[in-house]
Amino acid sequence: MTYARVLTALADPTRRRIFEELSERPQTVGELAGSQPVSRPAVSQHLKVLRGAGLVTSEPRGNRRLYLIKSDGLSELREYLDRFWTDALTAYSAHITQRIKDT
Amino acid sequence: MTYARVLTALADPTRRRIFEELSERPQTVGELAGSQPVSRPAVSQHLKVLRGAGLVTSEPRGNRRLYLIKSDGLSELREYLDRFWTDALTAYSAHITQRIKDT
DNA sequence: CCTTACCGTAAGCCATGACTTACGCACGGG
DNA sequence: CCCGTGCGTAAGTCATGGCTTACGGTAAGG
Repeated sequence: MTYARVLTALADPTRRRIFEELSERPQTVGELAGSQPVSRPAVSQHLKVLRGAGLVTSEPRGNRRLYLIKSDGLSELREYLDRFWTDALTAYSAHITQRIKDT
Repeated sequence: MTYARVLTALADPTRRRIFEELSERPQTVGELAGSQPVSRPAVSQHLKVLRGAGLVTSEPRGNRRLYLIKSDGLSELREYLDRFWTDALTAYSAHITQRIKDT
């Protein structure tokens, strides 16, 4: 059921940018806020959602906190999508061949 | 760039239910509205979003209109997720081994 | 220590979007 | 040929959520 959290987490553009930036290298909240057009608390809130979706983890780094991406959320979403993969292919190809037959 | 549309489309629970239901069998708007806790116009609006994301297609069936799922949106999202797959795995495993080494 | 930096949370504001009812249009059946 | 059915769109309402400023708490550094 957590694929729903992953979808809502990645649906927001800002959160997606944060996740993409973390995919290149682990970063602290301050670093992320510096490269994002939103305030630092906003980044914290987004990181909370990303963490709840299993997309990132954090680790204390002295006074700061280092965030890095995690594969759990991605695999969760991937599994969900795979449920439709065969259905979508067969349904759509059947539809195409049907339309070809009509001409 | 259309993976963004796919994410926002599947992020909504009602839209997800509609998509899941269409994955089992093609249906008309009225049929979908009958099995959903929202009104028929709401279903139409959701179908518009799903169509814009490349997740469904429609086909006239006399007086009605038959909707069925399409693989384009799914493959689009899948490609986007694959960009992070290796990064997430390596970053996270590196993080794990680091924590093991610390103990 | 005491101050400074870094972060998370709370409270409040505002825009986006999901839903409803009302309307207009096309197709088929009687 | 008209009436009913099925669908899409418009307009309006209301809640959700993303953003801000303000506050509190913890950890290093002088």
